[in-house]
Parts: sequence; C-alpha cells; structure tokens
Amino acid sequence: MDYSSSWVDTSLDLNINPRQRIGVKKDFVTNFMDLGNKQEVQSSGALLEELKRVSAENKKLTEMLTVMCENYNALKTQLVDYMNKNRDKEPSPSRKRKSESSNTNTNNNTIPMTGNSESSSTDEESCKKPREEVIKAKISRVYVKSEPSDTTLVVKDGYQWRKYGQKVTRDNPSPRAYFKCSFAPACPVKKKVQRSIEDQSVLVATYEGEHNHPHPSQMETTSGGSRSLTLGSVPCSASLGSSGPTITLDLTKSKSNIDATNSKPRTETPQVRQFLVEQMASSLTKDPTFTAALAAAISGRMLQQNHTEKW
DNA sequence: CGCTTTTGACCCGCGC
DNA sequence: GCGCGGGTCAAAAGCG
Repeated sequence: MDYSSSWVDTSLDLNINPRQRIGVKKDFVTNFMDLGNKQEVQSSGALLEELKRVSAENKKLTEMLTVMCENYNALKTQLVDYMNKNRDKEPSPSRKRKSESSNTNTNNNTIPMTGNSESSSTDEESCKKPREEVIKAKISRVYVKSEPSDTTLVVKDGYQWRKYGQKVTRDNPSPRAYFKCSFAPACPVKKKVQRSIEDQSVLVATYEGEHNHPHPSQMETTSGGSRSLTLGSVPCSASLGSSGPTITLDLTKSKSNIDATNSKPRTETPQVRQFLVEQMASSLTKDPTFTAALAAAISGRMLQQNHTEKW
C-alpha cells in the first residue's frame, strides 16, 4: 500500500536536467568571470561556497519531500480505512442501475492508485441521492491515453477481459464497450471503456468491483527488466490541470504489477528514478503557488547573496 | 473445435 | 402506463 516513500528514493539528486543545471552554473561562471580574472582565486572559493549552499538546499528539499511523502502516506492510510469502513456497510450487489450517469467525466480526475476506489460522488450528489444508492460496489475510473486512430476500446491493464456488449450512449458519440473479467463468474469485476467526450485520445475505463484473484501478470513476470515506469506499482504520469491534480495511468505499458498489496521495494533503474523526479519537478513547476514561492525564495536568496557579496 | 467478439434483442429502472 | 436509455444476454460470426 505504501508506494512513494516506501521505495521512491526521496534523496533527490536535483541535477536531473544536466542542460538546465549547466545553464545555471554557466551563469554563475559567467558572472564571476565578468568580475575579472584577477578574482579567479576568490571565484573558485565562492563557487565552493555556492556548491555547499546548493548541497544544503538540496538536502533541505529532500527533507521536505520526505515529509510530503509521509503526509501523503498518512492521508492515504486514512482514506483506505475510511473506504474499508464504508465497504463493510455495503449491501450485497444488486442489478440496480448504477448512479454513475450522474457522474460526468468532467469532475473525475480521481485515479485509484491501487486500482480500487470509491465512486467519486460529490457531496452535492450524495445529498440528492438516497444513501443506499451512493454506497455501491467499488467503482474506479482510469484515464488511459491511446492513439486516436485506435478504434479498439482495449485498455491493457494486465487482467484478461471478455467483451460482452457494446453500446452507443446518448451523451457520447463514441461507443461504450462492456467487459467482464475472464474469471467471471468467480470474479465479479466489470469494466466499461469509452472514449472521453472531451479528448478523443483518452480512453475512460470504469472498473466496478474488485478482483478476487491474483493479477495474472504476477505469475508470469519476474523475467526481464522493467521498461515501464511504475509509481508504486502503477505506471502513471502526474500533472496539475485546471481542475486539480491529475494522474494519468498509462496502462498500455503492461506487464506492470497493478496489485499493490504485495508490492515490494524494487530495484528501480536510474532512468526510472530520473523520470520520477522529472515528473515530480514538472508537477511542482506547474503549480502556480509553488512557482511563486520558489521565485520568492530564489529572489530572496539572490538579494541576500548580493548583499553579502557586496560586503 | 473451442474461445472470443459482434450485435440485435431484451430487460429494467427512471422520468414524465 | 409508456417511452427512453443504459446494461446484459445470447446466437451468430470470426479466429487461431
């Protein structure tokens, strides 16, 4: 269940983007060179100072990230507990119509990291609907980027599915495909796949229920190196959109282990680590508040530095 | 031949 | 009660 901090090495080497870093360093070097060659000795000293400072900052950021990860895990644990409590109250599954139609695509950026999550009904909706309708079999929604030309509504998530229907719905011109887990009726999981009405290149897979059998890829993997990026156990990319944080799962990169229950710290390759760090960095840089804070911090530093250098 | 996919028919809840 | 529309069934077709 714990992903991030359990295996994501938070000791960031922030030199993730050599070009950028070189650019920064170059600026420093140029600045110092502008001061004249006579100050070379002093410059190298100052560079060392700068290096120390950057290292310290790096360490500080690492600590902050660690704290963030811990907070995230704590929150996640609470959420899971809350979900489990709700599930205990859940009545036996019925053929009653799902209240999902009221769940428009626009407000659903929730991506279950475990492959399971409750229906993301808003409080508004829960007020409108009777309580027993809100508590349903676990419903999760996954957004998968796919080729717009790809007409097959196939979401490769490692499980085996049997298609049992396809319908054109009223609110979306693209057809909706209905799948049952191949292990049905032993496994009650169903999924619906439909192209997003907003972005035709995005497939929206709605999962209902939980698999009561191990992930098929678990039995066959352990061979070869992992090429796909995995966060926790799920391949994903994170982004901050206007409607809030979004995590897009790229389930087309199969062979990944979706079942997080027995995820173990794995041997992540440097590339994977780098990618993760880049993802985090890009997510943070897209956050206006973060960039503002960062800019303030940097400018503060600069001013402070200029001040001290003058003296 | 057996499994999967396709697709029209049917079921059923909901709103009017 | 009736029509609408989402969800499911099941026979036929496709495929390896």
